[in-house]
Amino acid sequence: MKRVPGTRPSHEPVSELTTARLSVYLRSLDALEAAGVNTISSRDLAEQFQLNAAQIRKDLAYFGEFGVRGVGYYVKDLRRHLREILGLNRQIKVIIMGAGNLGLALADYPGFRHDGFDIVALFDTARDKIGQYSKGGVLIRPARDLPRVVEREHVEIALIAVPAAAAQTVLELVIESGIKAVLNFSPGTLRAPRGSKVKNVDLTLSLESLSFFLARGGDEHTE
Amino acid sequence: MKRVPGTRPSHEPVSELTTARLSVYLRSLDALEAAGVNTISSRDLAEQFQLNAAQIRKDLAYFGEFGVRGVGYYVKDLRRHLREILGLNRQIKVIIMGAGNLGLALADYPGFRHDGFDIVALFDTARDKIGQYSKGGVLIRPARDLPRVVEREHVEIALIAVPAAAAQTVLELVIESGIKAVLNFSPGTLRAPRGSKVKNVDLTLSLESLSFFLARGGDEHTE
DNA sequence: GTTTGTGAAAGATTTCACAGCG
DNA sequence: CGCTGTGAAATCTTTCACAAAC
Repeated sequence: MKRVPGTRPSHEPVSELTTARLSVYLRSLDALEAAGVNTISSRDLAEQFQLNAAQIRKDLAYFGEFGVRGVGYYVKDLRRHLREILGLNRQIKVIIMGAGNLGLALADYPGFRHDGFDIVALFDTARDKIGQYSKGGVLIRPARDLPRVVEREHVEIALIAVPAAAAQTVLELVIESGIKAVLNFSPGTLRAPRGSKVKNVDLTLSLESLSFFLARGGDEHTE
Repeated sequence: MKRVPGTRPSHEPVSELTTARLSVYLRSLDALEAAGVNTISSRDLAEQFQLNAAQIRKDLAYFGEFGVRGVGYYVKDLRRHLREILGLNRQIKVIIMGAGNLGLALADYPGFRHDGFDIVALFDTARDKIGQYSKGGVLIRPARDLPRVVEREHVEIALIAVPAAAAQTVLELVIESGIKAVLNFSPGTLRAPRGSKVKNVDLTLSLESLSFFLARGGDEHTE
């Protein structure tokens, strides 16, 4: 299938594995651009994260023809395209549900701001927390302000960092308020309401997977 | 291939996807046992996390024949087996590199202790942090104590929560000290030294994947 | 010459479907 | 009868290999 450069065959479904890699490529391109590198080949990119060069070319080809044969990819161009594809060419407003240790740490996480994500507010139900600020200056608001803030500020993403028992209820509140995309840090699976996307960062599960590795004999069979 | 119940065909390689699901199953079994449920079928389990029943049976069958035909799986039994398979039938000592916001939050994260993971110490290089404690009472130690603590306390897992620029160096220190399994929270790919296992929790990447979902048209094509 | 974009092959994972056991 | 354990089929993902472009 032939395509005009920069055009994407809109809405062919793209696998999550592919999109996760796009983020990885983008990070590398940031560094390359900062270092003043002009072009990069799929082979050189692949080397960096021990990946197959054809895979990188395929991943990119889902979205257009960004490369130049015999040359590779122009770093600046490709970076711009990836940012556009990932929807990072604008500010995205984010709220955090739960102002516990984790919620507060996420509110001040420098990586988010750096990437164009704007943490608008924390929400909690504990009386004594409401009205306080995170170290980095994010206000903690009462849960009842949620719909108003989401609407007024055009919030698009919510992080859920509340205790497991409250997570499903909080998710539903968040979705009702009009948010479509959620990153959940509480353990256990949530039922994602239709039309919404819920991604999980399961800390316990990650640790258990390391425990499994150790239990299986540790180093014996590692690449 | 026939197997004695509870015997596992040691060291056939098992996919990460499978082992991640084992953790998920285990969590559900914890709840079922607490609720006094005696047996559970693969179908009922599958329903809970919209998964195919055959997949659950296959996942379990890698490790032995735990089920009873016509009945299902005995909750208590299966839970015990899964804990054993995942290596959770003992305390695992964990350290955290980096006593910033994130490191401190992880040190006090209740889910870890609850699951048998014991956070032994935080490590940092900042003078003013050393000697302090996290809210939950974990001591912050200077990086130079690392080898001693790891050896004396038999630490098996390190979490890395330092700025991206320091992450690779810290990883190498950790591995030198004798640790084989690492959970990395700093963005970007680390080169895992041979014989070690490095798992990444990439917060920025997770958010970007939500951004992609929103950029693609949000709800239109969700299940 | 080099490197992309892409069909076709290989490999991995999931689902189907059913024999066999309790 | 109901449910597990498992080969075989279907699907999804990665890798190969090469024609076409610069």
